[in-house]
Amino acid sequence: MAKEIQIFIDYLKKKNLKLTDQRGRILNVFLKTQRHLSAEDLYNIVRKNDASIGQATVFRTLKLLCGADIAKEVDLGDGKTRYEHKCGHEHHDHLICTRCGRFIEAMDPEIERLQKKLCRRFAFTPQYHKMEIFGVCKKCR
Amino acid sequence: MAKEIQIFIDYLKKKNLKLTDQRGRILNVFLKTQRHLSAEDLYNIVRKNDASIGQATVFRTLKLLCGADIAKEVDLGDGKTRYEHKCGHEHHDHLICTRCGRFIEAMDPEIERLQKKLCRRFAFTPQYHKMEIFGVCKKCR
DNA sequence: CTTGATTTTGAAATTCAATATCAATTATAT
DNA sequence: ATATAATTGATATTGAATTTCAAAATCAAG
Repeated sequence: MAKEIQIFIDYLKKKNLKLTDQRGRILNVFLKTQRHLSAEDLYNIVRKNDASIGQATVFRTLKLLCGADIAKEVDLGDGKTRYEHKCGHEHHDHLICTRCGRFIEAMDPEIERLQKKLCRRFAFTPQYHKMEIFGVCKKCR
Repeated sequence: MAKEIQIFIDYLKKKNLKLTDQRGRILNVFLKTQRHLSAEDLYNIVRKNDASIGQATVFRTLKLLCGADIAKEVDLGDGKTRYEHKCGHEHHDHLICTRCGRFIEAMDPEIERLQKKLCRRFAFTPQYHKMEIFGVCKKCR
């Protein structure tokens, strides 16, 4: 967790931006949360500690955290962007249940390998990817 | 193309909905277009033929076409939902260039196979999936 | 310190795609 | 024909995300 803060500081420095109280506090809260929350979710949690922080700052900070590669946007299909931090979590994809909305995190190294191979075929340099499989989970069928 | 219209009619009938002039016209225009257009793009094209059609109807019809599996939503990362029709196009994924925004359609049967296998591991019944690889295309590097 | 240039902040206003509302119109089965 | 239900388009509304802007905070250089 200290690691993430250092990454953030380095990223900000590189971009000539500053580590402010608000940004630090938002990052700390974010890292402690359950993952996959929306900007509004995070705003509501942050607000409990510091009622003076504004929504806009939370939005802005989440964007920065994505830029610093500490957070990742996830689109679960409702109109809301969710964010997950990478603290202690490897890359993974999602199996999303279209009945109950729950999702499973999953990863297959073989698929990852083939994705890279597919890119090579098109002389395309991959940076990151999203793979979301929608369907019906065990409980719902 | 006649096939798609039949699929649409069958789908509407199944749902106790009606094939109206507007829906028919929107589908026809949609199938003729280049693919990956937003609801607004389609609205602007449809309007040239029939100025009386409303935006809401285009939105609603695109949703129906997705339900009928004639169209597919694509999220290219800007805030706009794009739609592509499946007329003469197999399922594919996208390699999206983060520099120029252009994208490549690509498909790997081996990946598809492994995706199904991955789902089986979680007792998850897949319906459809999105796979988008973001990176830098040949021209941009 | 103090200054000055720059960045950041929060509140509020704004944007924009997408959806909901609603009275008028249209389709379809009987 | 008629009754029932679905559809339409104009408009208003929603809601996430972004922008604006004046005030506050940061930081480097004197």
